[in-house]
Amino acid sequence: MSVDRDQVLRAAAGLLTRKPTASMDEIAKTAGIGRATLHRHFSGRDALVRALENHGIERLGRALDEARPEEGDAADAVRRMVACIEPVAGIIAFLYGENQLYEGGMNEGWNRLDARITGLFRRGQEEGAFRLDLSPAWLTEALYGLVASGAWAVQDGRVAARDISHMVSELLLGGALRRRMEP
Amino acid sequence: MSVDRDQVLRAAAGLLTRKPTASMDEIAKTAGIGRATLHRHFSGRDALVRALENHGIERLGRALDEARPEEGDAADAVRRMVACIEPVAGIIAFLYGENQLYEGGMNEGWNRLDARITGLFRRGQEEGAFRLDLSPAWLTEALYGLVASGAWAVQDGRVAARDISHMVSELLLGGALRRRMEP
DNA sequence: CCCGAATGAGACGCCAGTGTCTCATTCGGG
DNA sequence: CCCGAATGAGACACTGGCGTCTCATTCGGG
Repeated sequence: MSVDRDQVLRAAAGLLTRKPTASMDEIAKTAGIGRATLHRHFSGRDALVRALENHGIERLGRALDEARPEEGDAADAVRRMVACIEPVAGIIAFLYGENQLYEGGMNEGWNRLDARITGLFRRGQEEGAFRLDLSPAWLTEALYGLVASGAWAVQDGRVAARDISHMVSELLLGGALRRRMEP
Repeated sequence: MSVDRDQVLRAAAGLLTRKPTASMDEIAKTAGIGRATLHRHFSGRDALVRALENHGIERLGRALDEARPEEGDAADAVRRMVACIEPVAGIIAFLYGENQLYEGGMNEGWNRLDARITGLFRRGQEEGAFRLDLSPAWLTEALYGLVASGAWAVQDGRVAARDISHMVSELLLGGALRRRMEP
């Protein structure tokens, strides 16, 4: 019988990404368990959201580990990073939206991951690969925004799922302009 | 005495952008009126949000009129568009987030504006200014995402307000890479 | 100056969602 | 096979927010 905590978290993440206002009852139903059982594992909605944060942070952290943003050409590192992040895009979209809400500062784990991503963009600037007029903080912010936009666009069928990694990384790196046209 | 409906809408937009879950009471207080008066002007929360949508759509529409996206060089048109949109960024961020929520299709007026923006990107592609591997729909989506990210980043003090227009349009058009480095 | 319209404050009733509890049922290891 | 642990369904009280209403007050045009 024993409920798989991770499976519940994944179901909750999937639902809350699409519908941030879903009730505990809906979350329980989605996870295929009873509301009482949900409460036995997460003392309340806040606890669930916090666990979800940790779950997302852990998955994002593992994605970053896999992407190795500290290694090799910075642009390639960004491409790897986006590709590795993509499976977690839904959770990131949820957490990113959530972070706008709770004014009381973010999770420390999140800050650590944030610093890692910002570091990649800074490295790219120092190595001369990235332009200097776009700050690492803004590039990081833009990455989150694009990943979240991509997740939503895919969810609503406005963009094909298999294209999204390419769409995000190419736009982030190269922008909309055709290269030949530029000075 | 007579309450200024537009002033109320602007106050509500400002608050709801920062705190989408704000109660009717908070909205009324922020607008400097009583909750009863708020209910006299907007029959309920739904009506308020709908009015806010129309308000945002109208302002975005006027911003687009001012930007004249149909005229001149496509890249310059994008820059003009972002610059003109920037004062409405907060409202766009709110509506963009809201649109993820209400699954029941979007407002028609919004679709019209959306088509106008998508049309600019399509024109840019046809004129050879924009690359073809990023679809107009995705570029439009990315524009919303970047504008929203920018609004939040400014609100949280992570990016300076006066830089944001440049940050958004330059990233959207040129990406993070330094041009000289590219083939 | 005066009267009517609009406002602000507050009191309801109502409802959805939450958190807690109970109890019958089911699963699974010993 | 059997017993304990875990589950699901539901009842219950409680809370926050919503929408309606009343009433005293205030504003402003005639």
